Amino acid sequence: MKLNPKPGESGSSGSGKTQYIIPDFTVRNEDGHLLVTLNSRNTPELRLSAAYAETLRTYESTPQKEQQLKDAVQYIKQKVDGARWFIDSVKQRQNTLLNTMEAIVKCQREFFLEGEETYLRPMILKDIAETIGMDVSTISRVANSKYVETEFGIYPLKFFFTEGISTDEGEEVSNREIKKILEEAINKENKSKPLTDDALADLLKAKGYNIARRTVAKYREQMNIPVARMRKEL
DNA sequence: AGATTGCATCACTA
DNA sequence: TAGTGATGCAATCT
Repeated sequence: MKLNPKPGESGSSGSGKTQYIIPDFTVRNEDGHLLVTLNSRNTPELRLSAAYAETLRTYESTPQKEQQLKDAVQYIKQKVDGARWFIDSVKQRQNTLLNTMEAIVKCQREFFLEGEETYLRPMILKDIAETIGMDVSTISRVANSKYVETEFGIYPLKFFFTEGISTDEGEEVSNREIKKILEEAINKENKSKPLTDDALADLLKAKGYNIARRTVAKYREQMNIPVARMRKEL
């Protein structure tokens, strides 16, 4: 069984096009080049009115005789400065978001190219936090509140974070892979002699994954699979 | 161990 | 000076 990142969309009725989520980012694949854009549709386009900026420039360069005009120029100047500041703040925030997303894409490049869940690399909050120079708590909040749209569907950013384990050869593997193997093994097992966690651990070891029995149990529980004796059928 | 969350702080506004 | 949003720190959860 694969996890569906769009719960509710599946089913025999055929995938309806109903969108419940407005993604915050879009990742496009421009012939091998992954492009991240921020969907700031909620924030209307922010820019200085060219007209005001222009007016300001002309009037600033021409000496004003009338006090009223001076006041007007002063007023516009003030507003333009305020606008600049505001736009900068928003940009700053957007930059933080973009940096986060770009760091994720960089780390999970393979996934964004192919859309295969098995291509996800081990990646934790700290990795991203360090690459963009923010705190893990900040990343945590972003990961839990933002979504990204890809050609393969819409995913919560949290989806891309997965703990890793290291094999004998020092190869880093996402624990999703381990779970996949466990799932297969359990599906194929002889139901009158279900595989115990111990047996599963051995099986993994044979494949080069050195995983403690206790860890197997942990993964099994995370996948909502009961212990061996509960799976026994006659 | 890694993720989440409450709280303090900072920068700035009204 | 009270209010606000982003952020980091540290306690707490899983």
